Amino acid sequence: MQEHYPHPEIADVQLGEVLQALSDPLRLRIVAALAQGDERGWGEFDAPVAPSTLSHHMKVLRQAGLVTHRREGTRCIVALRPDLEERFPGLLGAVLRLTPAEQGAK
Amino acid sequence: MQEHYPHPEIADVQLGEVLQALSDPLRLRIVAALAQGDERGWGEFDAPVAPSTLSHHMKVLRQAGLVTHRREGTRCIVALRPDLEERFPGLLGAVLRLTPAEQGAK
DNA sequence: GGCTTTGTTCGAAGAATATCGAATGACCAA
DNA sequence: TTGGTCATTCGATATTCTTCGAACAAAGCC
Repeated sequence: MQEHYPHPEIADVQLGEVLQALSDPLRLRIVAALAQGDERGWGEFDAPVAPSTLSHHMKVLRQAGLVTHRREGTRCIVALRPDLEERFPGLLGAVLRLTPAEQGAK
Repeated sequence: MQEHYPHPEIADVQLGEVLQALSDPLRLRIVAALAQGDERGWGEFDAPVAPSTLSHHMKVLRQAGLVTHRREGTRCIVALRPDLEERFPGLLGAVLRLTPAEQGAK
């Protein structure tokens, strides 16, 4: 882990990278789960992959500008990036409206 | 070329594949150009790649369900797939509204 | 200080993707 | 039928992505 996670400036977030990040089933599921409500702990997604793989996907989502990571004690809290809507209005809504509901399940 | 191009059934078109297809700059440019108006001839995109590479991207777009290909004499006409809006309402609009205008240039 | 929990980082292996040039095929025109 | 145009396919290469296990690091607890 690390003290502070590096997040890109919102102006540096690129549409192509956002779309590519969303094109992976697991990553889309993570984003959909976060969109259902609040932030979540890193480990609360029961992703069917090894921790190192999940960590990789989390990094992709963070670097693409989709989510934020925050340290809380020994745990990592993941949340949708709030300023994404202002950077790409309507994008996340349009995508998530179309993703099957069960993808948001815990 | 081929007599008839294979297109997926609209019901088989997957969101993830659409997003992945759109995540490539050249492919997004092609789709944006098509969205500006009418269909276009294959060669009228002045893509900065070799013909074989363009052909590859066209195939990706077609297989992802984003465009249709139609034979016309010795040429190939490319168009946005009309039933995509009904399959994923609002998706293409949301994405294209956010893509820089010059990407639609010929 | 040790131990546990929680993620990250580091290779490495395998799959997928992007790109090109060369060869090919389909159609049209002369 | 010979050639030209337009696009696809094939084979090759280089890059990127996905995935894992092993090792590591930070924070808190005993």
